[in-house]
Amino acid sequence: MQSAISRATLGRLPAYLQYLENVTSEHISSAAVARALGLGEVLVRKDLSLVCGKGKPKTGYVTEALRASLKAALGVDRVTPAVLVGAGKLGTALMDYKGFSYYGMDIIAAFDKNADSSREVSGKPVYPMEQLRRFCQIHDVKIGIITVPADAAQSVCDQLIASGIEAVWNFSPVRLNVPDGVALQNENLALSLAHLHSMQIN
Amino acid sequence: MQSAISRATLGRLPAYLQYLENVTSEHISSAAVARALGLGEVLVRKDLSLVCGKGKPKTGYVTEALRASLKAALGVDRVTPAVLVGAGKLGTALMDYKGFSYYGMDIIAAFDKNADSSREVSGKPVYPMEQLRRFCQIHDVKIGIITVPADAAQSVCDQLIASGIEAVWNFSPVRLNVPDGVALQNENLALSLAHLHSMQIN
DNA sequence: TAGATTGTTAATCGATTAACAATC
DNA sequence: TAGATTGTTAATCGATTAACAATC
Repeated sequence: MQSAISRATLGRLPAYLQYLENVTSEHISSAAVARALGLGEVLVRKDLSLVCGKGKPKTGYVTEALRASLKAALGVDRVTPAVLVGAGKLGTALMDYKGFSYYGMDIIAAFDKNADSSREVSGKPVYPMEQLRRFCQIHDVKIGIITVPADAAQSVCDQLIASGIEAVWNFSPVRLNVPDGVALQNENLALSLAHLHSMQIN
Repeated sequence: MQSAISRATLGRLPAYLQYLENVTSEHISSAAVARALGLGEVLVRKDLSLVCGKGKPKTGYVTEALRASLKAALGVDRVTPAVLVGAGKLGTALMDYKGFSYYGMDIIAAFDKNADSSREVSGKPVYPMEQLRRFCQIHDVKIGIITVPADAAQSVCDQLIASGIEAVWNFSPVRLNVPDGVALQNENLALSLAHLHSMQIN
């Protein structure tokens, strides 16, 4: 196995995979992929050379093999469970979001301060916070999604990590502190919109 | 005015502003900002030197003046209207999201294929698609948010641009084509989660 | 063989960091 | 003045692109 795929490359792999899902021909060239996604040919080739074994000169890559390699690199081939904390509007929207399963990801339960035992969203249970730790341990959950208000986010994050979570996806507009070895991705929506706004201005 | 603030710098400005909102002392040093946000001191100084006039050696920056400069650079000082297309779960979650107004952004209406005239979300009207163009022109809306399913996204995007939209925030898992001069920001949630997942693996 | 396409090595570009001079 | 802190110039780093050799 190759040891290090750069973060930048990693970020493009899902796009390659998504594009390839709609390719029916047996072979595909880096040029075709690049054109479809608006990327440089060489960049695509370099990325693909990192995840996939070999493409053949003249013919390109075997579509099916390339798909398989991308799935393996992305960990899509096994379904990974995730939990979500904060079943408010944004949280329930994410629970309802169909796209995750495509990447082998599945939100199997949500947790909320205000959860009565019978609550369900999109067919998924919503439990009280007290059950978070035990649930994550039983189901060996390693991914946690935070959709609580800013003032509760760090506390929730700490509880997730105490429950064995190794990757945190944070939707609260707060910089979270996580120990080394825990992956953190911030999705500050207000910041993204502000960013778009300033792109427009500048 | 300085001509070009890099995209990377621009992306950090909202974080600076957010942090400064909670600073009460009259002056603030680049070192303090850097520590709070986990960035390099010099990086902060370089960013701030681009947006703000001058900090004073020994004392640092005048907090209030720095806030004002950041707001100006981000265009926060005037409230900017935005429209949202696709009032499903994710769309309504965004309409309900409180953080946007903080950055001077306001979703003033939503549009949806299935809109009866009386529908409202978070006190904001939901109109049928037919009224999109006229509404944007009357209210001089320049920012559009797309939260429709993948298969409708490009069509909605085209309609937004035909309505005078200059910046598109796309939540559908599709690469949109926009003409030059239109800012596009993609927020592919499935891709972000996949990215987190693969960070964890690698 | 000739042509197409891959994979790699070197060059470029942009962003970050280090070093340091300027100044309150 | 001495010390702290800014702002800038040069060095580093990482990612992308260009050039080109390898090969089916």
